[in-house]
Amino acid sequence: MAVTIRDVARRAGVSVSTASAALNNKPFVSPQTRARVLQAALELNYHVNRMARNLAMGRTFQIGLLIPALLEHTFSASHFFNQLMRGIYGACRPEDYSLVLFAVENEDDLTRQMTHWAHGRSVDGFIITHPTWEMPYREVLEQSGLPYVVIGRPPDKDASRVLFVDNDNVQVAYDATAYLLARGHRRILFVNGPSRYTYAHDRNEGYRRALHTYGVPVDERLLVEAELTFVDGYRVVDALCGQVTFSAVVVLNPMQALGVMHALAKHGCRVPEDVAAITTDCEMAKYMHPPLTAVDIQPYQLGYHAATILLQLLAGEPTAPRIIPHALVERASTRRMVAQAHR
Amino acid sequence: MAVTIRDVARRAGVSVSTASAALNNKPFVSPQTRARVLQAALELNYHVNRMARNLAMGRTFQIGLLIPALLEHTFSASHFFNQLMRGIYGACRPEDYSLVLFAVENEDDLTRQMTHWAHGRSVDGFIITHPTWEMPYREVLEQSGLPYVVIGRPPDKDASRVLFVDNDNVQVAYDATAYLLARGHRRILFVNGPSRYTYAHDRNEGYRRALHTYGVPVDERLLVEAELTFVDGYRVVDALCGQVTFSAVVVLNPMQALGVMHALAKHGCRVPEDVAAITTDCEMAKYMHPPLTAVDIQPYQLGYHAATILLQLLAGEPTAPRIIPHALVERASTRRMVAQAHR
DNA sequence: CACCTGAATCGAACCGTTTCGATAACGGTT
DNA sequence: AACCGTTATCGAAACGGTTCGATTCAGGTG
Repeated sequence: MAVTIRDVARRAGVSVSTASAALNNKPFVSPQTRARVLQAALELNYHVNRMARNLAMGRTFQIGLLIPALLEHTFSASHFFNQLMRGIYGACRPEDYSLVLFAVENEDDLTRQMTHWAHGRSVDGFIITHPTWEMPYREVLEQSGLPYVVIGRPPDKDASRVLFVDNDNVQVAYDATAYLLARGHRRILFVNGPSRYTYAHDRNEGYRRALHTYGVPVDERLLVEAELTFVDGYRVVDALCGQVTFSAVVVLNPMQALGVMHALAKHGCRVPEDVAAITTDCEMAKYMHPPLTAVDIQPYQLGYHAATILLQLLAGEPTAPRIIPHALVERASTRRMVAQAHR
Repeated sequence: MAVTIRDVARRAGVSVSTASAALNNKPFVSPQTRARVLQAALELNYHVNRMARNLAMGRTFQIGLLIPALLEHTFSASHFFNQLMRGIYGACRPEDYSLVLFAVENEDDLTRQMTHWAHGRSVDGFIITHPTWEMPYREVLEQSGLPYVVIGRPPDKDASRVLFVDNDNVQVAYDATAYLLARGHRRILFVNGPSRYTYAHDRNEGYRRALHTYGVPVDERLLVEAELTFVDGYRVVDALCGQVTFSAVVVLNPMQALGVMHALAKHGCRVPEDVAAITTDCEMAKYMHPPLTAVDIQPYQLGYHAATILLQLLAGEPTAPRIIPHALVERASTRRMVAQAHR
């Protein structure tokens, strides 16, 4: 049926093993022979059968990609994961690795799935884009012996054993907060993510350090937690608006930010005139009224380097966790204030 | 190293072929034997080696997924494709098929890639989520003999030969337009997608039919084309605003819609007081000022049924193209007008 | 009791590669 | 002319399953 390497070998007048060597650019095959084999392959329209190759080599050149995004509906998350995937794809493509999707529908199912895939050697490794560290399937992973890279820093106790890629989230929050402090803001609301995410701790820390640097005391009422949703961002700010005053808000998630903006609007706070706002970047941030100043955490880079690390691991090269730099993008949601601070 | 079916067979005291039969729930294997084999497999923590299985069976239980989205940055597209992928995944998962990603970085590279993958039998079939029909790689596909399903209707000349899933785009545009007409609007701007997409023709048709139904003459100046971007949506409406009058706008792409809204705002047109607006649905539409009335084209369903069709094809069952229904979601961007129509 | 039938099991071939130890060919030394 | 070391090629054994024709065995029948 399909044309096999045997057909190529026959046509080129060489043995199968020589044909294989020629096709795989192995040394020790004479230029003429190689040319003959390549020619024959071309004429017969030969393409290596990956299934056979995989079996013989014991690897699939496939990477499993764990994405909670398939579960979530929020478009900001979609965009984040989309960028992440682009980065991962960008790194894998040149190395001829391809990506297999695993969705986190529910943990049990995922664990079962992973068990089959990991032990069944369907993929050579995994990239985990799951932001929390409650991973029941981690055990499965470890046990299977397949290499994996996590996007997002694991808790300290695991961080040394696990390869990961992440931003410096202490610094992310520090920079966002310090930016506002530098412009005169003193009462800064910080809407953090749920504490089950490791980055939430780091960002909390960063916020505090920034205030400390500027000699501003921490008002615990200005530190709130919310789920990464529109509704919850809305909820916390709505609840706070009568209670405490603030002249700026740091909300490092686009979806929450959207909710926060709505809550502010409802309470008659204009941005940036009454309250300055800063968030993490996302396509949408550009298009809002006003366009939002944001920290670009570079999801493409996160993905790209996660994949690079995994590929290095697979190639037997030495690797290490990697911190991706972030950048502040100045837009219209933070303005003036230097003069009329301390409202 | 890893535990093979031979180990299981030995432990269960049966032959390899019997073990295989037992593990695969084949008939003609006695209950006791099956139990023994399963028990042995459990004890040894046996998992079938997919690579070997693939080779032996000549199929991979993998589906190639072509996504232009990895190329695009627009978050509305991200969201759309995210939903699409969720649907596809939702259909494939229960059948134990998994998804392999192919990104359309550039057509040449993609074609080369597909050639390898299709001929190399890395996947059992493809799902193409590429909205245009200029597919240089289609030839490769046909030639490889692998089944595929397209999301989006091919041009008429091909539609009968190709399996696809799509909305009834004539009806989508008809419904959106008729909705406005029913509320008294007579001058309705229609911002369409580029004509290289087959759906753009259909939607144009739908718009005209709706006007015809209501006995409203078509003003060609109110029919414009724009790329599926924020900037281009902005551009066309900005250019039009001084020239022609309209009391409503139909713009069936969220990204364009965003641009259109900005252009309207710039020209002092309030929505819905001065101009009513209707778009296709997207998470974001809910959260805009005002929340946008929209046609939900059900991307999840599109994906789900595309996958279902492909799986049927792979199972040798009869299949047919499928039209996914849409639904109008009423929100705040279309209001009143019945009284003070004909401005 | 020999024969037949059908259910359960077995053995071996096969899927299409890669890999590795063995072999052949060849030019250069002694 | 025998020997040696390279260099290029070959043959056969994996890789770990599935499949299918052959075989065994038990029970029923003439």
